[in-house]
Amino acid sequence: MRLTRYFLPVLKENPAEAHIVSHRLMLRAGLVQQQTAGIYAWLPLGFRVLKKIEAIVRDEQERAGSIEVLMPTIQSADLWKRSGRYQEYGKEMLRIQDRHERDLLYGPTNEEMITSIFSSAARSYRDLPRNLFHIQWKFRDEVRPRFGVMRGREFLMKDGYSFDVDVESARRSYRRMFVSYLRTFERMGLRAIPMAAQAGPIGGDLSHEFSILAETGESQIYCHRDLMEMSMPGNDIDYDSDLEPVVEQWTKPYARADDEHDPAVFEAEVAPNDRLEARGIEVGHVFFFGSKYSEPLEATVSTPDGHSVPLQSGSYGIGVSRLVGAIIEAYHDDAGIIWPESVAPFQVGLANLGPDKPECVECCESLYTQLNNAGIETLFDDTAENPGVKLSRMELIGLPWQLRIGPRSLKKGVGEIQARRTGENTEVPLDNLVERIRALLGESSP
RNA sequence: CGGGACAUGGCGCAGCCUGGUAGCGCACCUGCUUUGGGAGCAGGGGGUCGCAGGUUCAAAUCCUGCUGUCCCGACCA
Repeated sequence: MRLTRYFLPVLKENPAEAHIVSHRLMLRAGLVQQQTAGIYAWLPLGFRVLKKIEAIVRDEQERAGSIEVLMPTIQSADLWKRSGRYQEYGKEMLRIQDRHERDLLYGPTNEEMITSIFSSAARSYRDLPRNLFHIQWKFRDEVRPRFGVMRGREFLMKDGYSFDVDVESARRSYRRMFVSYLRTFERMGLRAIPMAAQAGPIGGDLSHEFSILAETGESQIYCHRDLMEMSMPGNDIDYDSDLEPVVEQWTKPYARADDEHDPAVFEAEVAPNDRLEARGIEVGHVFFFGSKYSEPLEATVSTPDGHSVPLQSGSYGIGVSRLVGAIIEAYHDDAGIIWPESVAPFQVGLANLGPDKPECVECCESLYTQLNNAGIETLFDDTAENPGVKLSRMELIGLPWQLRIGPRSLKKGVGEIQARRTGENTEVPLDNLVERIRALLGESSP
C-alpha cells in the first residue's frame, strides 16, 4: 500500500480525552476514531489489526474443533423472556422496539440464541458434543465506558458455546477451550494467565478468566510467578487427547483476581519470592454453566438409554476488539506502538528518505514491487515529506520491520533494515534486501 | 449509580474572574528554499465560542436549563 493513496490520519499531539497509553496510541496512530462514548469507528490501519486478531482466534477455534456461525446483532426479546434474563439483565442491555412495537434488543451475548438454534436440530446424544462460535459485535450499555476500546460499549467478541450430554463430557469441552485459549493469546505475543473465577452452578473449578499483566489493568491479580515461565501447549497439541494434565498444570499454581483473592490461601500456598501481584486486563473468559439455559429453553437430547436430558453447556469469550488495546499496552515504547508480527497491520514499512532523488525513487519503486510480488505486506511511504516526519511516523504506527532507502545508504549500495522492537539497524546490500526481509519475517517471535 | 471536572477553527490550548463582538502553537493552502530525526522564509484560508433561554445598550465572558465528553469509585469480554 502506498501511503500517498492510503488513509492514515496520524495525530501529532495527544488527544485530551485519552489517558492510558493504548488509547492515546490508537488515536494518534490513526487506528480508531471515537464516534460517541464507548463507540469507535475502525480506520484502515486499526481494521487490519482487528482482522489479524480475528483470524488467529478463528484459526485456533477451528483447530480445537469449534465451528463458526454468525448470529445477528439484534435479537428478539422472546428468548430472553423465557430464560428470565430479560428481567435480570440490567440497564446494560440495550432494549429497542421495532415499528410493530415488538421488543428487541442489541445482543450483549448469545447463550439463549445459540441454545435455541442448536437444540432445534440436535435431538440425540449422537449429535453431541458440538462447539459453535461466532465473532460478532456486541453491545453492553456500560455505565462508564473508558480506556478507548478496552471498555467500549460496542465491542467485537468471539463467543463460543459447547453442548454436551453430561457433565463429564462438558468438562472435556471446557478443557479444549481452556487449552486453545492459552495458544490463541500466545500467538498474539501475549501471556494470558488463567485465573480461577467465580464458580459456576455446580461449583468447582470450571470458570477461568484469562488476564494479561499490564499497569493499566482494571483488576488487581495475585498469582504464582511460575505461571509467567510455564511453557505453552505446542502446535502439535491433540485436542482429542486427555487435556487434563495441561489444565492441571496451569490451574494448580495460585492465580486469582481481586474478587476471588484470598490472602490467607495465597500466603499459605505461595512462597514470598514467588508471589506476583500486578494489574491485569481480562482478555478471555471460559465458563461452564450446565443446564442454566437449556432447562428453561427446553433444549434436551435423548440419551443412549432413551431418556431425555437437558444439554450441558459452557460459554467461551474472547474480547477481540479489546485485544487491540491490550496488545498495545503490552507492546509499546515512548515513540509508539511495537506490533508483534502476527498482528501487525503491515509487516514492513518502506520509507523513501530521498523523495526528490530519482535514484531513491527508482530503488524504492523496485523494492516495493519486489515486496508485493513476494507477498509481503508493505506500507510504502512514498510521500514528499521530510525524513524526520517519515521516521517518527513509522515508529508511531509500529510496523515490525522498517526498510529505509535514502541518498546516504544508496551511495553505499545498501538499504537499512531497522527492527522496531530492538531498534537494531542493519545495512544490507540492495540485491539482498527482499530476501533478507523474507528471512527475518517469522524468524523472531512474536 | 454516587462524586468531580470540562465544552472556544482539524488537534492542543489561552481569553471568562474585572462583559465591548476571538487569539496562540501545530495542522491546512500558495510560492520559493530545504530533505537522514516531526524544516525555513513570505503570503493565505478557516471558528461566533456545545444547544436553548435569560440579564444587558452590548455576552465566549454573568444567570438558568439541557446536551455531550472526560476523570475517581462500585460493576463488566
